[in-house]
Amino acid sequence: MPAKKPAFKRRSGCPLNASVEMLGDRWSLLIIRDMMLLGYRTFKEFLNSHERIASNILADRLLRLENYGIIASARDLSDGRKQIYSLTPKGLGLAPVLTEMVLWAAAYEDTGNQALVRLIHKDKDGFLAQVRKRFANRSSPAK
Amino acid sequence: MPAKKPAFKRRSGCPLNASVEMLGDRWSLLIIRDMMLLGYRTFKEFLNSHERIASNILADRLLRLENYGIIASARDLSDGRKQIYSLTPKGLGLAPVLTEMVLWAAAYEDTGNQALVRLIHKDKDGFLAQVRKRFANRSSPAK
DNA sequence: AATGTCACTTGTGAATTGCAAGTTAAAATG
DNA sequence: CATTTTAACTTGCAATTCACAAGTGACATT
Repeated sequence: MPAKKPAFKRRSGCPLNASVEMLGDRWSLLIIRDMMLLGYRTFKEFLNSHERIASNILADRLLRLENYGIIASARDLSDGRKQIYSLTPKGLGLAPVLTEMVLWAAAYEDTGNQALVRLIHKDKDGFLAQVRKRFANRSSPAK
Repeated sequence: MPAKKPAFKRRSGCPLNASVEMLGDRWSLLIIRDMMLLGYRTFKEFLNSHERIASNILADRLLRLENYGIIASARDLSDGRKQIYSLTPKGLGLAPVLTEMVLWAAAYEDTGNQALVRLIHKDKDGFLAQVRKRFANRSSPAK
């Protein structure tokens, strides 16, 4: 059963507003992209990601995303210093949102990673199924 | 021919990053929603929208969205005080992004407007075709 | 025991946001 | 044609958020 109530007051009940309040900033979706497409799991990996997020912002966003139930965190068993972050089903459910945002930007802007764009374009449903499968298997990251 | 170059430097070439830099804030997508789904066209209409955006933020966002080519503006011929804002094809191209965000939030959060959610769920492609058609006709707003 | 790594936290200034109160130009009214 | 109203912004200011640099403490490696 989905549909959890928010612990705070929303500006409106519109579902789009709910999405925007959870994800409407310059970093959250990039972190989710790194987890979903690149298999990133640790603070350091996110920190070294291409767009160079600041460490305090990263810490804040990870906490926020965890509070929203989009990601989960646990200590690494083999190395007690490490936190391992992972997508929850709710986070994984953002795959269609990410793919549509990728397709939109690729259609109207001059962007890189055209290989990914072509792959999504060619078989969107297949791509989404592949993402889901990779996380169902808990196997190695994409790249 | 799509794919325009940005006039400024992006943090990365990733298409998702491009989307996030253009739309990653708490208001832009809500303005686009108001235009796309409710047929809003004037400053005052956006200002009176449910989430209560501040006027300076609204002015800033309208300018940003226009600079990104997502919306266009023109003076109202019958009332010289009014600016009429409208979606460009690029802005209209955001319809799939909005619908996926709506579906995601509706699936995992307790949100309102379930009528819209059910409509989208039942026939997503039909819904998108309907939005496109409404703007092709330049006819009256949805509501 | 010494050094390095990892995940943060703190401090600092700059930029952005939100709210209230103007301002300007163009209708509408009397 | 003078006054009022309306629409679309500005401006000022306090509060929040952001980016960058520099710690800190727990743990791992040597």
